[in-house]
Amino acid sequence: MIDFQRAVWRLVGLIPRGRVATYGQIAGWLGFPRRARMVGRTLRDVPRGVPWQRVVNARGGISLRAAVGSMVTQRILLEQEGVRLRGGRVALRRHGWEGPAGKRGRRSSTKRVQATAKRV
DNA sequence: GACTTGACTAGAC
DNA sequence: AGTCTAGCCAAGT
Repeated sequence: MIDFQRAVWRLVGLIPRGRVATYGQIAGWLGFPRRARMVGRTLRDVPRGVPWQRVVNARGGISLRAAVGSMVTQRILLEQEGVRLRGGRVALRRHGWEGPAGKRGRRSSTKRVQATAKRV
């Protein structure tokens, strides 16, 4: 899809402060369950203003290569928002976003997050 | 146009 | 719990 890129940016922009989403979740919510890599690639050219730091891998870890040095940046940004990283990863059970569907009602459950990001 | 390279992941050992 | 493998697919060589 041509708008995949913009869709990703828009969705990432909806992630609430203090929460995080995984690459796989974002891809899935957009209707492309197996394009987690594309999400990451898209975030590489993310526009200013989009909270890219709220996107982490399935284990709640930061996937940036050390070469970029942004790995540290992402951690700092997240901690400034109140998202702590224990052992290099975020506790998705607690900070994982329920997804855009959460805006329309569903509460109380982070099982959706668990589904994509097991072993928390 | 073939081949490599990832801001990924689920599943199999 | 650590590694490997197979899908994934846009970009860069």
